[in-house]
Amino acid sequence: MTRRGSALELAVLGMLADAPMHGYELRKRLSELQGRRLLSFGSLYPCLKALVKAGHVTAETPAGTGRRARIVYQLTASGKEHLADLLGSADATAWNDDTFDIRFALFARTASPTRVRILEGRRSRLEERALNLRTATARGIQRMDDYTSELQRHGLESTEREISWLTDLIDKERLAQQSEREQAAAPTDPPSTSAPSSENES
Amino acid sequence: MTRRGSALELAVLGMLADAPMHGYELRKRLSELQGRRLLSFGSLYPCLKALVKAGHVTAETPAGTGRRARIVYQLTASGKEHLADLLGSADATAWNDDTFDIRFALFARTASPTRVRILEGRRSRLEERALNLRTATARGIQRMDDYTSELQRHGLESTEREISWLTDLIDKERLAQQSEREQAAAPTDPPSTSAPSSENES
DNA sequence: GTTAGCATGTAAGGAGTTACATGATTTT
DNA sequence: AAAATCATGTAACTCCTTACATGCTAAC
Repeated sequence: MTRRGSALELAVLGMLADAPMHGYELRKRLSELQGRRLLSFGSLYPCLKALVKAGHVTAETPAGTGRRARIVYQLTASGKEHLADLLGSADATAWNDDTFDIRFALFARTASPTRVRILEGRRSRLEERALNLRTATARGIQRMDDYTSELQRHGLESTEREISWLTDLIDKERLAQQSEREQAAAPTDPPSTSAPSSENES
Repeated sequence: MTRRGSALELAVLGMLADAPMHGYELRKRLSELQGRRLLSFGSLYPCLKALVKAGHVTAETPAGTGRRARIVYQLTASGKEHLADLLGSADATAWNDDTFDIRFALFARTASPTRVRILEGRRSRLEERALNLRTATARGIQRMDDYTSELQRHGLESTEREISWLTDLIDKERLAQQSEREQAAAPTDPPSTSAPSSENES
């Protein structure tokens, strides 16, 4: 049950939750999600096969459509459950460079508190990276050539930019949560202003 | 000869070209180059071992220094040659997301025409990605939720920013090449005014 | 009727991680 | 002397890619 999910497995389940598809198209959609280069078939098909074996998707071959096999993959109930399970978790893998993008792309199916946890986790990872870059720059002033320091400068700038992107998203998410709560609780309740903007855990 | 060079191998050779070092420190420097998280020992030591076996580095244990083994790795003549060889090449791997950073960090040891080729290769890869993102956005207007389109928007913005960073670097590199050529050719030659007056430099 | 492109798959291997194992040195 | 940190190393495993192999359909 809920066996470990690689980023790819999650991505496939997420795509199939939108609509049943055959592998070739799945690959196209997957790579246009980000600008990423095409996923190899050597990854995709074994992954689909494993999902079928696990009972998370069914592989149907529509009869007599012409056009060769074109196996259409579709989520099962168990697959939907598994996907919901994966989307509910917010462990460190969710803000791991390679996984974050797909997690974000599936935010529409993710609960708001989980969204916030993922965004914050990602942000704190990037903050750690920014710190590393700053101390490296400070420490290495003497022994660094222009290109190395330019690389670090640019890396720091990109990182900081992404941090502020995340901060905006987190704020928006919080606001949306709050107005939702207000609507649910009491339409005339004034906002309590106390939200203490906690640290993020390491 | 000059057997295949993974990004890691190149990085290690590049670091050791600066100064002999032991593995533990190598790891630290390697990861502060970018903000990357620490390279695992399970990668580093086998790589060093392979380089020793290939004759590109020597592993010396300075006697009686205290402090346990602390094997100091140092480039051999063959290693320097191999490094020069790797730095001279500008094949597609040089602008592969994961390799570009280390290639860039070693630009001080790279010939200027090679630098330009790498920067251009990287840029054209990013342009391809930007194109993919734009067409995906245009095509998917109907069936995309807010988060997916926000991801693509942000990805496109970052990509465009990096493209213009690269463009600036390419221009600078070209200008430097040109003034070098002018100096070599005729010291009294007036500047030909054709210089396309790139964006303002930082 | 042969080439080009769609579509699915398998086998081998590369590159790196985690987890484990060991030992020396410094700190508490 | 126990604990933390420095330092090196190995084994198993994951995830993905490349290269190969197959067959069907559409176009020339």
